[in-house]
Amino acid sequence: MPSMASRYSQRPSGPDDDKRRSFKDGRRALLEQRRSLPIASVAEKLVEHVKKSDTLVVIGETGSGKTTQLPQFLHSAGFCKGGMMIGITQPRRVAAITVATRVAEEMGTEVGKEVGYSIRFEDVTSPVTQLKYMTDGMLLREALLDPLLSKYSVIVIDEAHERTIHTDVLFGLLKGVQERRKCAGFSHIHDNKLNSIGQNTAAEKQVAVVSNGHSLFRKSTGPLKLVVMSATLDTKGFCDYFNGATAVYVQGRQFPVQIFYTYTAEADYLEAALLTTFQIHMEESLGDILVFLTGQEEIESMERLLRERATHLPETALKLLVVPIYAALPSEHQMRVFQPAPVGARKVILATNIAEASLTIPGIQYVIDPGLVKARAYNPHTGVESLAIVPVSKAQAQQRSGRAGREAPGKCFRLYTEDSFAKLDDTTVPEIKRCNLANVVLQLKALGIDDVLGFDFMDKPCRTTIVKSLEHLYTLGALNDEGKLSDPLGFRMSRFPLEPLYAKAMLVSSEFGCSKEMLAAIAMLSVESLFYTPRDKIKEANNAKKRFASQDGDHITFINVLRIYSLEVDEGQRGGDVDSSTLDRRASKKTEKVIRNWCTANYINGRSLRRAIDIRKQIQGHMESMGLPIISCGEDMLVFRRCLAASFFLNAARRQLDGTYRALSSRQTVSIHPSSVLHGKKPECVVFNELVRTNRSYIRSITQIDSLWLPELAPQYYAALDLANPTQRSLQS
DNA sequence: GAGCACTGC
Repeated sequence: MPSMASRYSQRPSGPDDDKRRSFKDGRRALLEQRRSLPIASVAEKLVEHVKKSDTLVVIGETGSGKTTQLPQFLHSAGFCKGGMMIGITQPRRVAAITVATRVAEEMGTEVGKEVGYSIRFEDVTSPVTQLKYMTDGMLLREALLDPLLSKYSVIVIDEAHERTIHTDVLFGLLKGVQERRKCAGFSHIHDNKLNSIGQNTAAEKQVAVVSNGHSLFRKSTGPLKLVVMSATLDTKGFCDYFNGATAVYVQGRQFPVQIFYTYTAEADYLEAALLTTFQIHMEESLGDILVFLTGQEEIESMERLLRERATHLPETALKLLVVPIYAALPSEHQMRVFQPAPVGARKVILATNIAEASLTIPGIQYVIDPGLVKARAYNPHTGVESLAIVPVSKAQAQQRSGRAGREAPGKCFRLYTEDSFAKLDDTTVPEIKRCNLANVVLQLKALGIDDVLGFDFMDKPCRTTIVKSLEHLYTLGALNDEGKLSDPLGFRMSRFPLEPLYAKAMLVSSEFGCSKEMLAAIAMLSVESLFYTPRDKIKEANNAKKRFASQDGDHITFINVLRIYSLEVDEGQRGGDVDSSTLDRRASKKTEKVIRNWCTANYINGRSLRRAIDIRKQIQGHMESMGLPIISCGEDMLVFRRCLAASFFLNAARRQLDGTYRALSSRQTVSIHPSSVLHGKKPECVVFNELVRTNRSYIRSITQIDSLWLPELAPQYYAALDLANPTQRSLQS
């Protein structure tokens, strides 16, 4: 092996190194700890800025204390007077929970009292809550019910640099709310008034009606203050977008991380990562290694290679413990990264992007970064989403190297040259420019924003993407001829926390009399990696799946999983219906074990199943609140399949003479994915829920239908042409 | 007969 010095040039200084050397703070009183945070010295300045301007941009690095402290400063400064709240958004659920818990402790209260959090399936707030931490998506849902966000005096958007799709929509939305709340004194809640500002949404009307129950007038909630907190230095972008807002910098507290680059480009980054791992292992002092890879498959092969080559290590060398982590891995296996390496061993963690920001693994001293990431891309012309391996951005590379400096000074080995680093994009392309926007457009319409193309996006998505989404929503009937949200269809669809197509399917199913079955199918379609197939047990896993399989297809197979789970695990305690929260409450350790064993024996990912059960319960709640009945079609699966055809007619495919399939709306040639129960069964006509592009185009989540159902159930889309002839064009354009 | 980064409602 070449020596470390020959493989890497060391960069003497840079943005990752100039972070202040932290001190060991030991166990001090909470208050003292708070006072010692870098942000404490600028507390007054921050409060003054929020008081005098509409929007403040706070740039703070890791460890500045901005997330926990700033809301408390604002609270002390009186921003919660008169029953108003401060809302703080986070991109992830865990962050909302952990930060709220920490702040509650600092304020000497319990979570759910003055400090609370609100995330999907879990609202831990009460009427006395003043600081509310929540996911960004949750605030968007709240805006549907209260478009002026009248309960909030301040909204803090944290981790704004991550630019989640929800954060980006909130940006434009909150700017609008600020404008509308500027009217001082009393505001007249009336349809005319609402019309005049173009925000006459059904939800707002409801609010008005409720308010009108007492008075025609409602006290104005005063101006809405906005604080945008970000870690990157894209200050200008944020400040320009928020009408020249001031930016305040807050120093972070991180240990320095030395950055190394290769002298030449690496032809094979896996091999380079492998070599570097062993070099660190042989030459560097104790401390765990974190390697960023692009996906499960890559992690699995790297794992094999490392184990194999580790056997050639000298007898006297430290042992090397290899631990993989990625989102689809069942939680039992994920937990292994948090266990400290045994004495006499060094841990190597092979991770996807999950270790970049979503979870923090203790003990990391070395980071190996090949500089690549698997990212979603969207082609608005074909409507196909795909995943591709692309170079990371500079900001991402910095975030990755930072993972080595959480507890002590660390080192980061970038498997590319310093020149290549210089050529990387500064920041990652925001998600809103990389995916299908059907749901975003539906939500905007429901918020009363009719001119979606003219919406004030910080980064405008491609025009074609928006137009495609509008067309899609029109086809589904969510929009009327004027492009406005239809009533009740579009309005109801916007209430479901689902993709528009799935929301429509729920509504269609209540007419077909199979909403109970559709509820189960949609819940299962909403979770990923339900079946767990470890590489060394593919046969066993496939056999286990057979007991759930339906010859009609994957949708009924999904329903069978839930059915059999209820029968065998829940034992019909609640009449065959279960939800995981009631399970949690009453589950003794023993029941938990029964559930876990059942999942393991059936090669099912317990986390995914639990989530599907939660989603089912939530969607059922929405159905009931709309007065839509939950009806079962019993054993008559023909009804259910016809309902699938009526709902997913846009995703129909027919077998061609050569055995491949032709997607009827996009005219693409596709194949049935081998993970489908219909693979190899050669059905003549199917509906599908996913089109994934890898080496070929595959359709997944498929159910067999009769091709004659299409012109019958979707006459507006399919003409009653000669569907029996596969070569004939069967779609009207 | 194959492979799906990560979030979120």
